Amino acid sequence: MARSTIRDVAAHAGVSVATVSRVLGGNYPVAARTRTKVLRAIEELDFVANAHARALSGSSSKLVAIVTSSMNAPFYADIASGVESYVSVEGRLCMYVSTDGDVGRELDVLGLMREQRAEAVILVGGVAMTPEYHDRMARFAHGLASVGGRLVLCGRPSIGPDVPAVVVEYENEGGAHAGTSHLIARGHRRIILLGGIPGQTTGDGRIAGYRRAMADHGIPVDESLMMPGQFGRRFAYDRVRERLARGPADFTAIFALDDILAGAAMHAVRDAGLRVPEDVSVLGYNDSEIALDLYPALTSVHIPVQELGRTAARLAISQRPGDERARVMLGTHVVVRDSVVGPPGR
Amino acid sequence: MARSTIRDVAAHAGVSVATVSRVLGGNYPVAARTRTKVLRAIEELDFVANAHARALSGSSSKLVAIVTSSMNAPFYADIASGVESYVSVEGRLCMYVSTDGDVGRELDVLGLMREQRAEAVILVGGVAMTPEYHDRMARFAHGLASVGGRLVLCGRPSIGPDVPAVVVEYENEGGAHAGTSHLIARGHRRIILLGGIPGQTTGDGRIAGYRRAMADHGIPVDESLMMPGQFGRRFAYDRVRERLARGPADFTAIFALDDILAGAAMHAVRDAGLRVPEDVSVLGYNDSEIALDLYPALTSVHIPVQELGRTAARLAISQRPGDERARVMLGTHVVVRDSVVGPPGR
DNA sequence: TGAAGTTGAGAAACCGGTTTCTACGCGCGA
DNA sequence: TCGCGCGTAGAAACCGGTTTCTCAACTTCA
Repeated sequence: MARSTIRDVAAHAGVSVATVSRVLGGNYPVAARTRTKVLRAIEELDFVANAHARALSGSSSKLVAIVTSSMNAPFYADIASGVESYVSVEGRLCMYVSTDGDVGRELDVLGLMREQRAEAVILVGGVAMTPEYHDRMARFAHGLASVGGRLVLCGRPSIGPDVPAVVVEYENEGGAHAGTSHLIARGHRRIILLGGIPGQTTGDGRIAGYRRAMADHGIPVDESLMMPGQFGRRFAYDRVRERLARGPADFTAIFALDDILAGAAMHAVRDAGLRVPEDVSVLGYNDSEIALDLYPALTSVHIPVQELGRTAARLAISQRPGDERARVMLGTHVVVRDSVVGPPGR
Repeated sequence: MARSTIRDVAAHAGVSVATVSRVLGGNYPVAARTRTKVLRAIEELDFVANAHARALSGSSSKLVAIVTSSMNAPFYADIASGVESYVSVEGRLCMYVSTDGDVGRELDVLGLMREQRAEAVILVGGVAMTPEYHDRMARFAHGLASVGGRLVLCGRPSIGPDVPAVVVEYENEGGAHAGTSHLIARGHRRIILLGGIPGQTTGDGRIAGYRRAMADHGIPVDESLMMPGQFGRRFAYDRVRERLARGPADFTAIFALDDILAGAAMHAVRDAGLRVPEDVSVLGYNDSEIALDLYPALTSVHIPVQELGRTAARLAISQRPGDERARVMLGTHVVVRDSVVGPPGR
């Protein structure tokens, strides 16, 4: 069964290629009898149009790309899922690519998307805001715009007013403020801040939110309770174990900057012979699915991931001209479950 | 900044389009001076080749698609990640699409991939082996083959010798046999089998493995301990709670057919006032990352997801002619952690 | 009955690359 | 000096669709 072209179909049906194309497109009047002939020929030859040829002449590729640093992380998976569901309903194809957090690979990927004449590229996740990054993004945004594409930044801050990019963010600083305030309201004063990468936008924002909440309540920050560094199970477990090995617990709560860290912290607390939440309360961030699976179920700062994805997708393929410079900020809030109670002795 | 074409570059550099194409391709000798001129012109015009035009003439689209029922599930995410990393190193683009488990949408997606002239389509996940499914897949496999593509089935059984598709599977029956045997070896006799969708290949295979292991050890299967139905946190929790509400535990272990179910089962056991693993041992399936986050860390049947993905990708873009009818079966094994001990009173 | 309007369909240009075929200039051996 | 091979580069065909332009046939109305 050889691949058949639109010319084969035309010959088989005894019409011209233009007519076949019109039947395919459905945007030009074709007599019912002719249409039937053409459709039968398509059926008999098992003809499928070539998307590349179509994109080449039609100039619209119907392709939206989403780029994250990792495909395994549930946080990114949820956003990608939101993007994909929206985009596919709109008749586009979604290309989900990851970069392993490698800057070189990110550049390669962006180049490929320009080659594909992607309708939009959605870039997801926190990042270090260096001048190099800024330059790179500005250049890419212009390059993409020059071939008719649009850049969408999702969960990372705007690049500047002169750059053609739309932005969907969520509250990092605000979410951490709300989370910390939640712990303070339950009576906690000595709260470990665990994880997050200093210098990256997400980590910095959350750390700032923690500090602001403490200041708002007039609680001085004990710098020895600040334990940033990275996102990672091992890191969180080791830091908490070390802290507890040095002597009796001098804190009553842990605010972990994502749910994986929170899970690891709970392990460490229990392996040290203490209970969660009776001896130590634990608060997570992201409110990913794992929050429900941990025991006790994890109280966590909720990020509206699905909405983040859908909003990014909507902005990506929106036709309205006003949207080009849009900037959307989504709110976060604390989802209360079982891992946070008052401090012991109250 | 208008989009520039290869003809603009040629004019700017004072050469022919053929020469520019040769510089781009790098597969034909071009004098060093000429190449330099062309490269400078490309730089100055910020030229990026159009992938569609290239695919149209070159006839190879360099595009591999992976299709799963959901993007959120860690199991699929891991496989997709394995595929993507392999495929991108080989210079291809990876298109990750999900169908929400909707058969109609799966058909749509497969049609789109044929339009894209995808080099390969990787279809992931268990499925109900109905005659309709068989027909549909056979037709699609032939259709894809007719435009030069290849169908790869990943984690679902072969479709028949007459269909051009390669298969990468993992041991469902064998893994469940190993898991059940592990529990029996620790002294368990009354083991709940929790979850899995009867009629789908993955669920059926695992249930068969359970039964065979019980038979091998001469233990009659108490049908009231068989609790299949679906995959889902809520389902697992409710079933275990109900069972424990009816009276004292008449089982000493739970074999959950995935790790999410195992997590939910542990919740139910504890909420009923029993301990894990002292009173009830719990065994999971998949060995997904969550197994490490649960407390106690979950003993689980390991599926080599990354290898599954990489193998699927390798078969998808392999050049060797012998591989067209390949069928690979990957092994599974039990990863021992802390959620399984002997039954109480031993 | 003839002029104007409407409907349906074909011919050909075009999208932006790759590749084949052709041709030119030059060094070299006969 | 002639003819041959080799290294470069250009002209043009081609990939498979879409779309514009053109035109024939059939209505409709005066």
